[in-house]
Amino acid sequence: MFSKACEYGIRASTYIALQSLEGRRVSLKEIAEEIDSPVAFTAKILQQLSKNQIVDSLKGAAGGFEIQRSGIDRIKLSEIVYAIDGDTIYTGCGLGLKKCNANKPCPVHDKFVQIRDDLRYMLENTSLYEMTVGLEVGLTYLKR
Amino acid sequence: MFSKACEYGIRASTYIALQSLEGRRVSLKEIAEEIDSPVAFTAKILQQLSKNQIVDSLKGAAGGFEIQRSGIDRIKLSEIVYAIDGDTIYTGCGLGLKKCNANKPCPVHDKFVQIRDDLRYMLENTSLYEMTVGLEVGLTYLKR
DNA sequence: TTTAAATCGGACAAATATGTCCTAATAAAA
DNA sequence: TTTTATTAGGACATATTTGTCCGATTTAAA
Ligand code: FES
Ligand code: FES
Repeated sequence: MFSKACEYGIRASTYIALQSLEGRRVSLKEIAEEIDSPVAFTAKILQQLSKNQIVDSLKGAAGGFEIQRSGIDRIKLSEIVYAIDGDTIYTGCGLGLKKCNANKPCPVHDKFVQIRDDLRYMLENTSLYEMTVGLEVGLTYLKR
Repeated sequence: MFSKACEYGIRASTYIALQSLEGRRVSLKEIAEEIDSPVAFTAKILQQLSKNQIVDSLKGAAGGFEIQRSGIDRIKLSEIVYAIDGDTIYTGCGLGLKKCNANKPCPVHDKFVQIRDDLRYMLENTSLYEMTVGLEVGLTYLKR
């Protein structure tokens, strides 16, 4: 569904949001540990998320990553997915034709578009805050 | 969503089904041309589909690929996807945890499972025959 | 029986995604 | 001012996916 990079990106953003809610800024090392991802690779992804203004990064000792409270409420999963995987998930054809196109649809177009739109709706309506809710109380997990 | 191999596999199977309905056996070359796919790569995929009894292959001059009428009605997209991409689409976690697991769910589990099950239902209930219906009358396309 | 047209299957090649390493830049603390 | 802890970014390495090539095998037709 999503690339590994995107999966790590969502998990990382969610962990940063969770800690930011407690007022804690977190380091790359801690993030990678808590979401069980390769450290250096996660660094690249966080750079990308920082450039796309999804997370804030601070260099130097006592630096790290954080997300403003306003961001935690505002940022939706769709923005993270878009920053890392682009829009292929929305514009791509299920059978791999150049672009999805209702005027010259592939045989699964109608059915595929329904599912894709459900996915889109879900991503566009799930905020980082919502992602953190179950984590605090141990109902959901970012690693196993 | 699906791998390239899987996309080619579905397009190829659909084209073979379409021609088989007319009693025509088709060659690799013709298939690749009609679905706009790399010939040699398509050959590998057809081998896999043949081993999984999704298409019938006949060697030698006047050989080629075909699907029995009974198969065209019986074979669902889910079988093609399974033969090529396996079951990751059904068992995988949306955020990349080792396996999707309702007992230790990731933060998107509930929403993701809904969409995944819709996709599964769609694949399990779309037959090759259904795929060919729009093609004959120019309502749908396998290439552009 | 020979030739031609086709799939099969293994080895190879290229492209992309995933992941690592090292140095530079930055900023707080000693 | 020096040291230490951190992110930034480029170059490199590895794994996976995608794609190619070619000889072997099969079968129908000449
Ligand atoms: S054309 Fe294939 S999904 Fe729209
Ligand atoms: S655990 Fe992540 S989708 Fe089920």
